[in-house]
Amino acid sequence: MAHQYDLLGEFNVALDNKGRFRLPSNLLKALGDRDTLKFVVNRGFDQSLTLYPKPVWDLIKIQVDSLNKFNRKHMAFIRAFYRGATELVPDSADRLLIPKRLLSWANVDKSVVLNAINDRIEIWAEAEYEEMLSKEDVEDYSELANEVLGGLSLSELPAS
Amino acid sequence: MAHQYDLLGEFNVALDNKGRFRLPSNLLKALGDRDTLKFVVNRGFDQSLTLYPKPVWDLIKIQVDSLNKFNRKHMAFIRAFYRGATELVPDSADRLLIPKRLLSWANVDKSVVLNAINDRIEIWAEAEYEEMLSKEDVEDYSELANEVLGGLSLSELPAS
DNA sequence: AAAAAAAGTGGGAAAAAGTGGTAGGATGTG
DNA sequence: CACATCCTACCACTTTTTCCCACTTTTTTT
Repeated sequence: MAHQYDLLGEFNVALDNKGRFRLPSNLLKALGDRDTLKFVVNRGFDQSLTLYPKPVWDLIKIQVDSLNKFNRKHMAFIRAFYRGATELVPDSADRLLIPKRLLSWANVDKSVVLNAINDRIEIWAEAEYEEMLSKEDVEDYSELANEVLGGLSLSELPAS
Repeated sequence: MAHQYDLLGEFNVALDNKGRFRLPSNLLKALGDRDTLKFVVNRGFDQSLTLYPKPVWDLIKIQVDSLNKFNRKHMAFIRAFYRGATELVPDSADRLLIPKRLLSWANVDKSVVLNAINDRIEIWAEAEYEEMLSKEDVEDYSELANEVLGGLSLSELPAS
């Protein structure tokens, strides 16, 4: 794989009056060379936005584009995947300007929570994020946990 | 397995005015080489935080990252697993700085209780810890013991 | 087409947060 | 009891972040 990311961390960042925010320095370090840094943002699950480093996006895009566009279901997925996707380039001060349409879709006002997950970064309105965290027990993950983490010894199960 | 931990002990540690605390020397000894020591901290059970030695975290993470991130349920599981996870590196005096977001989520003020459990360390606000200890009743334990330890002779435990 | 408004870009100073170190008190041990 | 270690509370320094302001470009309006 050309690019390997290991993004991690949860950050509270403020938007300035133009709707920009600075990428936290921890993430910048993990993202590699600043001069060639590009992203694609997208609508994600649960009213959050997803920010992909360009190389990650490209990889996913290849897979999505290979779907059969004459299959109605596939075509619907392709549309959902692309909906709102926008390429972003950090400015000279490592700030990102997220399109207003996406911000308002995600109910973002003055600040956001960045939630880094391996190779991508979720962008949440604070209120939405808190709500997501608090409804942990709405879904039952036990089956999934078994499936995914089953092979590991009991003592290694994550707290969830 | 590459890393085997045997962490044990309950410690009361104070936070300095920057929110840092020193790792007790007992734990440091059990954690191995100080120069390569890294952790990941996470939201855990019952308003407590969980501190994983990096190798422990990595092991679990590999499994979780293999899930399909375009499946809503899987993605929700991934989030439930990450829950604000942040990498921590002890400073030159073996202190850890826990992100404020996590501290306030766990209702931590000036001091914490560290509860070492095998390969991970729980971080509690003192008040939460006392409350947890007092409200865990015997019924819960007996049920859980049955589930987890099944055949073992725990039948002496008081019935519900 | 000119003027006005909005959106986008760049930069910098002040404030906040993070890092490193040390001194002194507490604790434990031989 | 003396010594060593561990822990805590500070202090000083560096880096990062936040909050502005000013300028350019694009879009809209008249």
